Amino acid sequence: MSITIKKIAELANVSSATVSKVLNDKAPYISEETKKRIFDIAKKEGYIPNAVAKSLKVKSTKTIGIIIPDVMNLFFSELARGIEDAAEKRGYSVILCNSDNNKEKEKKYIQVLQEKMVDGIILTASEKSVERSLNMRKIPMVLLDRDINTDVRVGKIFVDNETGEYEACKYLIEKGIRDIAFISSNVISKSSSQRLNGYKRALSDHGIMIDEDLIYLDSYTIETGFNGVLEILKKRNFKGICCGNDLIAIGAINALKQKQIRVPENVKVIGFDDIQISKYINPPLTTVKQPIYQMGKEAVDMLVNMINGYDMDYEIILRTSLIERMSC
Amino acid sequence: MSITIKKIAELANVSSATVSKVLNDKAPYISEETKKRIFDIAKKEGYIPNAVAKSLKVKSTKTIGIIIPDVMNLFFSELARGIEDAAEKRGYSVILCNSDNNKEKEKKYIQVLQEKMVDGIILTASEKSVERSLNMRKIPMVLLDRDINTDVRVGKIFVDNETGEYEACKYLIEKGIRDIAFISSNVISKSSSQRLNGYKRALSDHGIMIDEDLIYLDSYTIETGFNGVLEILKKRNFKGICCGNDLIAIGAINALKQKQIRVPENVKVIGFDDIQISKYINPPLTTVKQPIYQMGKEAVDMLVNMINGYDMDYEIILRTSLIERMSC
DNA sequence: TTATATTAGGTAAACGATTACCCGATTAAA
DNA sequence: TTTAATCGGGTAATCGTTTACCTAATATAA
Repeated sequence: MSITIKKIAELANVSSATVSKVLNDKAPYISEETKKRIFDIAKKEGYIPNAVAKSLKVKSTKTIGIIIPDVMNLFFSELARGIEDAAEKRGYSVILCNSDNNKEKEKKYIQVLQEKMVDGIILTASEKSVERSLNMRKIPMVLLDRDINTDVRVGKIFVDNETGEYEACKYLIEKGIRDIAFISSNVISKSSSQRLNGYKRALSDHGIMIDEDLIYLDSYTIETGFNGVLEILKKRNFKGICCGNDLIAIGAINALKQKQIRVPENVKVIGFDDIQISKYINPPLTTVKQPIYQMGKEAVDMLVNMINGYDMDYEIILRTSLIERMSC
Repeated sequence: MSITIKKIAELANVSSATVSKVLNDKAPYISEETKKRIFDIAKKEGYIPNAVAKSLKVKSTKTIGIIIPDVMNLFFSELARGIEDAAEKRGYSVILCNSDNNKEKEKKYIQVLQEKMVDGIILTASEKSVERSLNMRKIPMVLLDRDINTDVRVGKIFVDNETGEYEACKYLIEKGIRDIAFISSNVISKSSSQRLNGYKRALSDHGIMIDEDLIYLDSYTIETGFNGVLEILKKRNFKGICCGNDLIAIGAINALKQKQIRVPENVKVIGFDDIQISKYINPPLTTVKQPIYQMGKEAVDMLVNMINGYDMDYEIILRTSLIERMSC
């Protein structure tokens, strides 16, 4: 229906090759006059290049796919934004996929992304879901935020979760607290187990016994934070909570408030991530900051380099930093 | 590099037409034996269909584009999630674009989406930015959340913003309050002006003078809420705030807290949207709920219907509902 | 004057799938 | 025993670009 290069060629009395070259600015040996004629016609007829035809020929779609658990989660929405911004700057579009940490959905999305011939994939994976599924088409991929074992070569961008959580817990300990709970997600990924390890190691290093009654693991949600303090409170008291992420911290603070327990006077709570709203909740949340937006950018930089065939550092580990606010 | 239908055809000693038909389950007159042979080879060789080749032929990419101001904004991330879920169920992928309410970016994104031959576009537009840009390729489009004047035929999904804000303001008035501030975004869209109108009409209907000193307009951000109360407070006191959205309400509550003004005892505040965290802030936010996730779903339903050529209701206006929590 | 560049374009084969149409062979119906 | 329907496929054009290679004319250099 809409106008094509071929029609422009007819109208301009040249071959379609010439039109293609001119429109793509690859026409060193075409007269200015012909060029102008072609440009004028293209403009007048409202020519819009058909990128799918082009992609078929040049074998590049200038599109990448991102698979994340859930854009509604503030951590991932910031990640998505970082990715999209960086991708757009480099001329790529991004296809968004929400996996809900569901392996089947991940697999399905990887399949359709491959079918759609994306140039690369950024994946926040749940465990080792994809090991087997991306062998066929050798598509560049970078793992973001969560590591998995895989036999294919992938780029990796992570944060030093263990150290981050270690510092968080240590921070609480240095405030003179020893009864510290840990509320987080089940071990669905290396990062979750790393955070748990950081917590445990900090306790050990300071001669504090680890009490399983103080550990509540479910998911990275506000509800988990809420239920977590309620459940732990049934078993015993505590003076601080290390939360697996800020969402959990928000839920925890809410539950504490409901139980008339004051934060930070009676219980100090520290989060992880430093999502946008963390500084606006009450009290403003002390937390371990991840450079979320930047991680997104790094991921596309790495991915684009892989797409372009450059060999490079295939693993970047970013540092966290502790943001002191009012919840401790 | 990766295997194609043609190669499968060779390996199976049939024509590529046959392979295509078999793989697409459009082969009524092919023997089971041949079918099995083809399927086996496809599986063994790890065949992945090339969707871009297919798209070129069938003129459909099974992809839609969504243009929103910012996924990091909780309202839009929920919208995006609603859209992606619904799209996935109907077999579409979604390309995510963040416009930052910037007309140039909107135009550019519309251009690339058209080039990439998306089957349709869902747009949350800033004013009448796109009027001129989507005439060429007649691509189905639905306007979501924000109305604009346009000469092309588009679908529309909105919320009754004016009534929503009217009810919110009325709710405050009926609690015996008359000094009500209004903090919101500049009039970047019909919805923003509609909310402003709702506020003003509620005041008028109850015989309350409109005081411009009580109105602060900037953007739909936490910062605006924060700055808004600080600025208004310099001029005069108030007992309630109608906020253009929940983010603003969060900022406003923070500023009030900083000024030692208690919510809801001294000032009642009501939001708009009912984003996820609103029930978890302190105090839990009373707000005008938009069916955000559902709006996303409705938008893709409408869009897909337009793609399929069905003529249907091209405008849906959803109702808001007032969610009473603790901030009033 | 002849050989060589340069200029201005054209030809046609891809890219990987889909699909309208064709063709023979077998089977069922008349 | 014809005729028609059913079965089991194959041919080749097409979708809209790109691009390696070709041609022919003109300009330049030797």
